[in-house]
Amino acid sequence: MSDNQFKRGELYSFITGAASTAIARRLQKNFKQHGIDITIEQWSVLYHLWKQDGLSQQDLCNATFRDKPSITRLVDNLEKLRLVSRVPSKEDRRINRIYLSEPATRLRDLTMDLANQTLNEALVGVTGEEIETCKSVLQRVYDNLK
Amino acid sequence: MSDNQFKRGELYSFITGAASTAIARRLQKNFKQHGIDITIEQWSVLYHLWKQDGLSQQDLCNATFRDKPSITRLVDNLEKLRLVSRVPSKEDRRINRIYLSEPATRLRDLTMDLANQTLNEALVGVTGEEIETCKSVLQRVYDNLK
DNA sequence: TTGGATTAGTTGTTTAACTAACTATATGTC
DNA sequence: GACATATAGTTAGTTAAACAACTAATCCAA
Repeated sequence: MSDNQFKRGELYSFITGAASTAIARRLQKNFKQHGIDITIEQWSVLYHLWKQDGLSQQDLCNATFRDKPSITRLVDNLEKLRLVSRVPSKEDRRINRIYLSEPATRLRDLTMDLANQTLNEALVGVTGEEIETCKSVLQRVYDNLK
Repeated sequence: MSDNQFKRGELYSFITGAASTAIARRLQKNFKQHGIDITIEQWSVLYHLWKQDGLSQQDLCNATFRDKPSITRLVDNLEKLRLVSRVPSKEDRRINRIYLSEPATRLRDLTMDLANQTLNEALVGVTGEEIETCKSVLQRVYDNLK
């Protein structure tokens, strides 16, 4: 490395993910203040089911960047909360399809509004162009390593 | 919000931190392959002690964006590994100063090299300018919310 | 058709994060 | 000096992440 582009510590935030942690924490707090008792991780699963209900656990792994045991346990906890249910697929009996309950469907609009508000708060003073650059960089970082 | 700058889901990766998670996971794997048996979280504490030895636990909270219980337990585990030791401050007996052991000091160069390599891998195809933008955005996001 | 490889999901174990409630020391004000 | 307040750190409890090892169903190829 003749000219080390990435000096020590400079990119520490890439490794720690401090910014995304801060957003997640704030969103969690906003949920709590509105009496919504789910974790951000649980919300992130519901989020993808709101886009498309009946995904398999493997689909949820891909969508949320989590491994299979993590999804197994998140679905366990969402089932305990009666927000989703596992339905074994008839076509392929290895597969569980995950379906939203009616209460989960009702959570959608409020939590989406809170998520948008939180992102707007987080991105005060950031231009649309900067956001695009940032998203693109994060995507390439992810692709480089996955 | 007449023109919602941040459409639903567009910035989802900011919340999930998929990119930083991927970097952390890769770095962890690289550590393992070199027989270095510490977690990324433990490394992130050592990292700040390498910059300045003898920080208090509160200093480490601020530096690593973690809360106090998290640091208590990370220091517990680092003590078990004989990588650091707690030394109660004489001036203020509420404070523990955390000092690196000799083996911890020896981990420094190798792990730093691996971290730099990992970041270089992660940032293939990303220009220096894009990195600067990204860092700056992540910093502002963090500052907006902290 | 059978036997190996792949895929979907679960379980066990360790480490870590967050909240809340706690102890102990220090500070500052009347 | 005494009391309220703030600061540093710990403990307890729940949830989640990463890894390894596992079961069960499916696919595929000889």
